[in-house]
Amino acid sequence: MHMDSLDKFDLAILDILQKDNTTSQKVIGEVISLSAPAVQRRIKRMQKSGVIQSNVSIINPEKIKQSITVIVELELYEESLKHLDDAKNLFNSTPEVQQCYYVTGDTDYILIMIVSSMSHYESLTRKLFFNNTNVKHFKTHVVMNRAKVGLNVPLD
Amino acid sequence: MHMDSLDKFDLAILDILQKDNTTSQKVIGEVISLSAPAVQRRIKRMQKSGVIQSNVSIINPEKIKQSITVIVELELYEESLKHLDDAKNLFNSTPEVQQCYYVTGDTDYILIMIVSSMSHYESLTRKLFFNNTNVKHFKTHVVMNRAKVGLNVPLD
DNA sequence: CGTGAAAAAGCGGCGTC
DNA sequence: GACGCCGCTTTTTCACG
Repeated sequence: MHMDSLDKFDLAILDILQKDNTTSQKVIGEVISLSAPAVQRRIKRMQKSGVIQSNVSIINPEKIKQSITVIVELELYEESLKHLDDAKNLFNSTPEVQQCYYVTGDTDYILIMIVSSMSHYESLTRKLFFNNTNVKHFKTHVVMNRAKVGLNVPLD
Repeated sequence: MHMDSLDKFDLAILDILQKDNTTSQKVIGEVISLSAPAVQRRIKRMQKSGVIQSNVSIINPEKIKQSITVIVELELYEESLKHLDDAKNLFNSTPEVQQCYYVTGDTDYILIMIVSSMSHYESLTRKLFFNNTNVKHFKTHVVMNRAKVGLNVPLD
């Protein structure tokens, strides 16, 4: 949970990798004036410490098939730790749930889901929300356009 | 915008890459029973066609420094194409805006932002929302916990 | 599509500061 | 501790069949 004091080299490396992680260690080294092995050591360290969570290809859902993105606001009855954890585990184990945020305010959870059809979504609401006695209310936003994706963290 | 008819090999490759794009073409080939160059040709084709949008490292914001994730619901006055495009371009050019979704219903846009502090967020609201005559109303959710990240598209 | 060779990248040890 | 240098191994890339 603690931050392992990233210096300006580390931040520069992250800035490159979060935009394009296929950039070779050699050119990264040229950009930040460091040798390729030094870059490699820093990347490995940040992977181990969890600063770099994963390396993935981002896929355009629109190009795949019938795929609909929906954003769901969730309100629970009880905010006890157990119920929050149950909800979290349920969402984590549901592949259609892409992202899950626990937020402050009247809304408790915000989910971003990708489903193949609205009937698919409807059956999921049954499983996740209607059959969940702790769900007080949920509101669905259907995404018409995903204008921006990146998970880039601003690094200054 | 059209889908370039992805066969089961393509989908299997995407399924691997969206979880870990450091997987070598050789092991991908072994999994789906194809040679490494064949895997590479398919990857290149999907990159060119836009199915694969980008290749990135995902960074844990909590490990970086003071970083706060907020989710904003936006309601506009006018939903004319010009105004929607203006808004879209504004959000696209703002680095703090991580993700931007145009949605149906009373809410028009949902933004996911990462800011270094609440005062940082406050100054952004001025620039993006208060100084924007087309913004009717916005609602802020502060993220306490990012329980799930992936941008994985379910592939069946 | 697969094979195989050449080029590039990743990886690890070792000496230095 | 971190750096750079130098080989070795793996991966990527691109010919050709």
